[in-house]
Amino acid sequence: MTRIKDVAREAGVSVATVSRVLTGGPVSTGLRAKVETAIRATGYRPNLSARRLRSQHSRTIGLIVSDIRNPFFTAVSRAVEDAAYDAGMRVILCNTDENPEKEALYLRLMQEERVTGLIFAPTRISAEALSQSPLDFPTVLIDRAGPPGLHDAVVLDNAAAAGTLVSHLLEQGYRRIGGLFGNTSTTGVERHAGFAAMLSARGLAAPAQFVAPTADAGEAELLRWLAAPDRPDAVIASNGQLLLGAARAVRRLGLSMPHDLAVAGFDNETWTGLVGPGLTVIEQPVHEIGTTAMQLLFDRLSRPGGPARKMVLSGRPILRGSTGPRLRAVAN
Amino acid sequence: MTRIKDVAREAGVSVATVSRVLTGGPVSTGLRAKVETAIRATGYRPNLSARRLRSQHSRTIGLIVSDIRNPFFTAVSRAVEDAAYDAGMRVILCNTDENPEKEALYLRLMQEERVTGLIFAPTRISAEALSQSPLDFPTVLIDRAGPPGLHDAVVLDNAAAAGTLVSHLLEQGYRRIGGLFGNTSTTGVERHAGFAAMLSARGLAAPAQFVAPTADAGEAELLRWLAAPDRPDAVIASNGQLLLGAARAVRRLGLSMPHDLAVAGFDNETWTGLVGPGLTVIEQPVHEIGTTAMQLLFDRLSRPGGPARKMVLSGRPILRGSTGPRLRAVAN
DNA sequence: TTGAAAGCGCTAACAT
DNA sequence: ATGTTAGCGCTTTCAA
Repeated sequence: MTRIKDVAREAGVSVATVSRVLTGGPVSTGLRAKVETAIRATGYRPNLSARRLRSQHSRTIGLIVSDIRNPFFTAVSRAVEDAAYDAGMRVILCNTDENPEKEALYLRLMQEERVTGLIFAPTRISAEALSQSPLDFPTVLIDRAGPPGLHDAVVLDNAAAAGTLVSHLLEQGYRRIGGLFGNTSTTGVERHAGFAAMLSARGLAAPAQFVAPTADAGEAELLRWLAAPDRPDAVIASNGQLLLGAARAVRRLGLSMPHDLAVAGFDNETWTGLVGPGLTVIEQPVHEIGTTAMQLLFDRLSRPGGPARKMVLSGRPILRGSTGPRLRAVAN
Repeated sequence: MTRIKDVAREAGVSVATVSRVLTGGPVSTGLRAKVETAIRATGYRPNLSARRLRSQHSRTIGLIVSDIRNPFFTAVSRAVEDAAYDAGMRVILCNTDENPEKEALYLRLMQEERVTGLIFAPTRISAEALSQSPLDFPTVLIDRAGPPGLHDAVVLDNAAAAGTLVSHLLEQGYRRIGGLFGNTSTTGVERHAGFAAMLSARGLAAPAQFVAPTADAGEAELLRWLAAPDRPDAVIASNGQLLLGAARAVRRLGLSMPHDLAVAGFDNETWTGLVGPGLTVIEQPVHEIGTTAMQLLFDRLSRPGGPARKMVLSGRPILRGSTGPRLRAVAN
C-alpha cells in the first residue's frame, strides 16, 4: 500500500507538502498540481488511522440504539449517517437490544474509538447510571430522557402525543380505553403519564399494561386482555412494535376495527396505512430527530461550556379508520 | 486521556507488559494483577487508532448497501454487525441510494479505513465496473451478482423463486400475469428471467415492466397498467418496495385481492401478513445472508488464494390469501 | 511557501 | 517473563 512518502518522492516534494495538499493547507499552485498528479499516479489513499492518531480527533460519531431493525431507529440512524458523512464524519452503530451489559460494552468501545461525540438512546436503567459516571465526549440522548440537565437531548413530546390519542378516542365515543406501554424505556413512562392524565381529567379509569416492547409481548398481552372481564373497547399501543402486536391480535381474533376494538398507536410505519381501515398513529419526525441530534452535537462541540439543551419535538397525529366513531349497540 | 505509559508507571512495569496484558500475551500472574489494578485505577482505555496503525490491521468490515431503510438491508446489516462484533470487529455502514457516485466515494473511504474486508450490494452499473479495477481487500457481494468468478457472493436463487411464484399463480388459475421489476440491480433481471421462462414454457405471454425500485414507482406503474387494455389479472412485484407500491395501488383503487387482482412478491416484511387477505411472498433468509457473507469473508481472509465461491440460498414461499384461487366470472 | 524532524499511542522485534 | 526501543503513517511545529 502506498504511503505519503511514496507520493512525496514521486512528486519531488517533502511529505509535509503532500500533507498540506491533502488537508487544504497553503501550497503553491505549481506544487499542488505536481502532488495531485503524483497522488493519481500512485493511487494513494491516506491512512485514516494514522491521521486520527496524529491529529487527535477521530471525526467519528457513535450511535447506540436498541435495535436498528426498529423502523424508528432505522430512520433516525439514516438521518444521522447522512448528516455525519456530509460533515466528513463517520458513524459507528451499535445495537444494545435493551441490554445494559451491551450498553456498557459499547460505551467502552466509544471511548476506545475516541469518538468525537455520541448519540445515544439509553434504556431506563442506563439512563440513571449516566449521572454516576460522566462520559468523555459530548453526548446527545435521543428518544429517551436521561438525568435532567446533564445531557443535550432530543425527544418527542410524549405526554402530549399520548394525550392527543386519548382525547381523539374520547371524542369518537370510546370510554373504556386501555394502554399498552413498553417497560424498558422512559418513553413508555411518559406516554403513560399523558394517557393517564387525560383520562383521569375526565374522571375515567386508565387501565394500563407495561410489557416488553416487542410485537410478541404486545400481541400476547392484548389477547389476554380482550378475553378478560375488564376488556377495553379501545387500545393505545405506545410504540410501533406493540402496535404491530395489537394489529396481529386483532387479526387473529378476526375483530373488525373500530367496531370490535378501536386501535391507535405510535410510529407511522409503512404498514399502518394498509391494514384494515388504516391505523391511527402519532407520526414521529424521525428525520428531524436525527438531524437535530447531530446539530446539537455540533453546537456542543463548538461551545463546550453551554447549558444542556433539550429539544422537544411534536408528533403529528394521523387519523385513520381504526379510530372511527363508536357505534352504539342497538337493541334489536 | 490516560495512555499506556501512565498505566505502566502506575503498575511499576514497562509499557510492553501492559500491552501484553491488553492483548493476552505471556505475563506472570503477579504482574498481570498489578496491571489490571492499574488499568482500573486510571480508567485506561486503549486507543484503537494507535493500535490499528501499529498492528496494521483495522479489524473493520465495510458494509455498502443502497439504503438501510429497506427492511431487507436492515435485517442483513443487523446480522452482519452481530457477527462482526462477536468476532471483535467493527462495521462501517454506507448507504449509496443506488447512486454510482456515492458508491465510488464510499469505496474510496473503505480504502482509507484500510478495511479488513467488504460486504457490498452493488448496483448493476458498479457491478460491471468491479471487474475493471480490483479492490485492495476481500469483497463479498450480497443480493446482487457481480462479474462471474471474481468475487465471493451470497445471493438468492432469484430465477427459481420468481418461477415458484408464477407457477403458483398458474395453478391458482391466473393466466394474465404481469411482472414489476427493479431496474437498478441484477436481481430484477434474474427474477424477470425466472418469471419469463416459466410463463413462456406454458406458451403464455410474460408482460413485464422495469421501474425504479421504489414504492412510488411501483404504485404509479401498476395504476397505469390496471387502467390499460392489457390489464393483468395477477401481478408479481420483484422486491419489497415494489410490492408496497402494488399494495397501495390496490388499496387506492379499492380492489379486492385476489378477486380483482392477485398479488405476489418478494420480501416477507412485517406488513405483508396483515394487509387484506395476506400477501403471498418469497421470504428471503435475511439473517443467513448476513452471517453467510461474514463467513465467506472470514474464510477468504484465512485462505486468500482459493477460488471465488458463490452461495446460492433459496427463498421460502409463503402462500397467503392474495393469491387465492381465481374465481371464474359467472354470467348473470 | 517549503522542508526537516518530532511524536501521536501503541505493538512487536529484539535483548536480557 | 520482562524491558528497551524502533517505527506504523501521518500532521504539525519549527526553521529557513
